[in-house]
Amino acid sequence: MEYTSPRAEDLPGFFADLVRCETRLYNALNDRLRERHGIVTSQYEALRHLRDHPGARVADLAAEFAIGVGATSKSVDRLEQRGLAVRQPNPADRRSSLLSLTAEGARLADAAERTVRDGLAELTSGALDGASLTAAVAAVAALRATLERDGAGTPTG
Amino acid sequence: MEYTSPRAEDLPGFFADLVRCETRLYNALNDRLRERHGIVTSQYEALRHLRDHPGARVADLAAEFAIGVGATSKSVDRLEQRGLAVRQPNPADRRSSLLSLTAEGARLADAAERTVRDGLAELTSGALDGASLTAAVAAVAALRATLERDGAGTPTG
DNA sequence: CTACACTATATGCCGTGGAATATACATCGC
DNA sequence: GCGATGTATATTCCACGGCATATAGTGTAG
Repeated sequence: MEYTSPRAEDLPGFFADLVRCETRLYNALNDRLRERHGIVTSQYEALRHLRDHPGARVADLAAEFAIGVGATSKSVDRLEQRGLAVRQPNPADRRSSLLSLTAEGARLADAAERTVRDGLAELTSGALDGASLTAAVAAVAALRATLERDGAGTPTG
Repeated sequence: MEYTSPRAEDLPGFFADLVRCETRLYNALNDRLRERHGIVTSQYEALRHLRDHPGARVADLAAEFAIGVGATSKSVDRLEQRGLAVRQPNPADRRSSLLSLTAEGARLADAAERTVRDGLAELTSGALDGASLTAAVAAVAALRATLERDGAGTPTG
């Protein structure tokens, strides 16, 4: 059987499967994170990024998650109100703030990441053998890199 | 180097990549679909499902997309208002309606699917070689099947 | 056949994101 | 230094989904 690349006809189905996986994983993690830590998945992701990139600005978060800066600003408002993150003045540019986690935010980021790790291990167990999952991990990482390089799906504002 | 299955430590990163891919693909397709057909990706998905499963009920759509029935009902309202779908009385159960596409809805489903197919081909070109994408397609399909079998991430209402 | 429990959908309120706009600041050219 | 232009973020308005509740219909035990 000869083929060049995956058939274009398969792509809509692939996209549907991808969205279904993302939705269900996101929902399931939402439930666990809300119950155990009082946050939702989007907040966990913001905490994780700020933990790994202290000093990031609002625009950096927006670029990372491919969402708008307005939504990002409001999301940071909520983290700040809950005492998980702080905006510090940027000495190099007073238009922007440097974001970082509070001690509590850092603790929560670590705890939430453990919840996510364990939750995903449970949710995906039995779905894929080791080789398949390794391939999937690599494929998704490569696809992400391409999309980011091309600026695909970067929101307007 | 020996490993059994993908390390649990890799799962948060895998999840992050998966969500990033989904977000950017969803955004990019949104732009194309809105410009060319005046619909967004969620509506394209509903049209595609109704085309392939005529007579589906609101609850069937909700289960397919792992979203709430309230949201699904409102989504069907919008499709109906735009003349793309109709609710017909269910002779076997008067609480529910059987959903189907209008002729215009069916045309739009096909046209939108071509847009999605071409858009995805363009967006993913160069990201993965044939074998990688084939592996990714299979992995995502398997993961979806497992999540659905376990009812993972099925919303409350 | 009637009361009761259950199911399918619809509706209202709230939180959140998208898009456009406003505001403050930075930067460049002069 | 000053004005014009661009940039970073905040704010506003609107659309959509989650969740709780309401409504209508089903089915079943007695």
